[in-house]
Amino acid sequence: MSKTNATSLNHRNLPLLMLKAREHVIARFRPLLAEHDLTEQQWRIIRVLLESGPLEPREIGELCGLSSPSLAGVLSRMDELGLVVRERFSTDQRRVRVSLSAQCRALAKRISPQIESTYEALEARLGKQFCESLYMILDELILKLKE
Amino acid sequence: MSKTNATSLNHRNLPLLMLKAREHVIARFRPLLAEHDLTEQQWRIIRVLLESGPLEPREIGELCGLSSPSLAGVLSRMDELGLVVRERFSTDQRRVRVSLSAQCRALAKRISPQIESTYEALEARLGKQFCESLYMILDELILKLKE
DNA sequence: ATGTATTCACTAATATATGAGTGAGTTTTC
DNA sequence: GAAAACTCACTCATATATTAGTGAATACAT
Repeated sequence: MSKTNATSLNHRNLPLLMLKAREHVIARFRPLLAEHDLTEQQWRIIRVLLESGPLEPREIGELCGLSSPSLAGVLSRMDELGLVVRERFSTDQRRVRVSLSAQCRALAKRISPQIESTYEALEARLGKQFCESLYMILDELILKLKE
Repeated sequence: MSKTNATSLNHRNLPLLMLKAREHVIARFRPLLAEHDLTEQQWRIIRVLLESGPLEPREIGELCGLSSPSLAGVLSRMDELGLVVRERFSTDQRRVRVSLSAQCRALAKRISPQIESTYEALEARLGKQFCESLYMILDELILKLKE
């Protein structure tokens, strides 16, 4: 007669748990990004463009977990700020190529070391072993739920 | 001369990885919630109120990972929809007690089994062992980053 | 008691998320 | 080669997130 809830929810709220976990992680980076007037989403895009070179919005959305409507606003603002350059393909007028401005690459160059040291502080606190398990289990989760 | 990026970011983007992982999970619940015209945040609040009984906004925010400004809007909408009832404490006019409406409890009763079976489908796909590891590592992450 | 600090829910402004939809541009089909 | 199907970036409306700040109410120290 103890666990007889009218509405028995036996499983913990997993999305909530993941949200909170992520919040604790991102909280370590937020002040750093704020110092440089970058939002989390902007930095995600900058990172991806740094690593992959110029991309199309659709690809950026896929890589950064940003929906098309979100992306439209973020990219438009980044354009205004001079962080990215957008140009239409001549071969296909629908498509757009997004690339980082020189100014933004310079900015990234300044920020990257600080990002790296934040990761190292994080790793020091969590333990290297733990971090590896974390990345592994997240990768596997995504793999298993894909399709 | 291979990994000599101008801006060397040696660590993978962990917040992004966690975001994507969470997105894959919540995607399994979203259609169900949408069927009942509930947002993810509303359901989070309903769950917490089901399990803990009436709470104050501050407590709900803590338990549901919702900031005070977000909460103001969500609760106000839930109030209009007749999902929750808000009443001021007579002993402390600043504080508010939020409780579920009877109608909402009935709704939760209908939804809960479907939520549960979604969890079971998820667990079947991921494996029980895997799920336990997942919960464990997320709990530990939060614990280690707390404070 | 009375001024001060604190707590609490809330507002304001801006950025992003979600779900639906649009039109221009390209590919496919017949 | 024209219509149909499709792709792409984008808009619109609404909900939520983030950061800063406000006023009313309570607690606390003098």
